[in-house]
Amino acid sequence: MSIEYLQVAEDEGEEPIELPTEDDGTLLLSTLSAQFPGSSGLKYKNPETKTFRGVRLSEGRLHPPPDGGWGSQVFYCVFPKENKRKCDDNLENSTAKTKRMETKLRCTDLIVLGLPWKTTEQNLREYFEAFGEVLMAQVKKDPKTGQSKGFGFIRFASYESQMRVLAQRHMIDGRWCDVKVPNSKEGLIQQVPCKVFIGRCTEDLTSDDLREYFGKFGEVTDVFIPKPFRAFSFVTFLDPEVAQSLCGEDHIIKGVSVHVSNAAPKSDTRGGGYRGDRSGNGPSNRGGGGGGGGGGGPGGPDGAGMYNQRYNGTGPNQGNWGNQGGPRGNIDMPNLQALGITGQGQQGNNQGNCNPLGMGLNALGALPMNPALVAAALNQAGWGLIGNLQNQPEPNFNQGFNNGPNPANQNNQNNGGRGANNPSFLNWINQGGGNQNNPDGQWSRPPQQSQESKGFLKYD
DNA sequence: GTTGAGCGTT
Repeated sequence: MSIEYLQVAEDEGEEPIELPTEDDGTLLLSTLSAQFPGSSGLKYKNPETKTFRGVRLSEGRLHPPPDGGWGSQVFYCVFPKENKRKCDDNLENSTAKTKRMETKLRCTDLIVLGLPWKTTEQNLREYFEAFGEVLMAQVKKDPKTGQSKGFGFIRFASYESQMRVLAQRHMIDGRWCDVKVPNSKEGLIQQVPCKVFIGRCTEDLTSDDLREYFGKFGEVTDVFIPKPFRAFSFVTFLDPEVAQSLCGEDHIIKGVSVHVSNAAPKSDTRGGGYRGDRSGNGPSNRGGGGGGGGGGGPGGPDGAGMYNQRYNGTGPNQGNWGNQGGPRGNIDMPNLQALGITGQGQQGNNQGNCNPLGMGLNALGALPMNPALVAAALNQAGWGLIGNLQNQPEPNFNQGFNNGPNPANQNNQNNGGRGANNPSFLNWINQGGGNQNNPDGQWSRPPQQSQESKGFLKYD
């Protein structure tokens, strides 16, 4: 039970500091990022090959190397690519597509809640510069006394930075702070379905079969098989791009040829929809065999608030894209708005259709913005959401979205193929280079990104 | 010199 420490340095040649591990021997990513803001993972030198090895990140926890544990060696921080200190001036070397993305996916001001009274704008700026170029940092103060009101605003130059910052909580001057898209920026709600319809199912195809099979393509957040047997089922992915990519395909599972298609929204004829068929719980009805929740919980401001703001739907919204009057967002359709992703110039121009994709998955083309950008944003969003959830102190959060372990971990026998066909952002983040499961954003791009990306990040 | 959910004097 004695606390163990491991040595972590920001970079080679830097002075290491000792970080405490948890009871299970892991290091919380939040512990790491508390000391090294912006750090998304760890690596260490493999003495045999003299190359770096990535430390496995899973569910917000960094796992000790399987051979010998943390030991006394020094681990080095891994930063998201853009964030590497020594590469600051390489920002402009980012590929053209990234640049284009950054210009298309514009940043918004972000509100920083929970700032210590003492934090100054300078402090704020310095903290967030670890995540990328900060265009603006302000702390709201009482005009008379000059006393901080405990919140402020920041603006990043790059959307990537914005997404990363939104994806986690922040220890600023000794307090955990939340960064959110301000309410004043709320506008259009745009969502993309994550759920697919699986037709031609047979009765012996279990939920686990489907989960395991489709887990190859991306994290499955839900499987629903109507009872009594109706020869179809639904599979929900964390990443809408994965869902989209599978639509129209035939797949053979346990010798059964099933057909994947758009989980057509039940029209508002609330007759015999499957709306009532399921338990009505989104993420949280599947326990992720999670050992006790996220220790080291920062006793900061509401974690649930973030959850609610982003995934305000555990409600029975399944099968009905419309979220009129209901909580916004559900597990099928990540809430872009909550992440500040809104169609450019589309605010208020949604003509009452909350689901711009109502006509089907491949209706991505019907989006009022470049579908590739939406997809990219979504993937970033998905990543952000994971990171977010995993940084929450409340144990239920992890259960909600990490129910099915990432296929990377799940299918050990399938090692070479974990998500191999999946070109998405989420997946390569989850694969995380040397790390098998890295939802918190191991940002180092694995080689697959360039080789296997099916143009997902291309903006043509 | 105290406080701790919220939403921005431009």
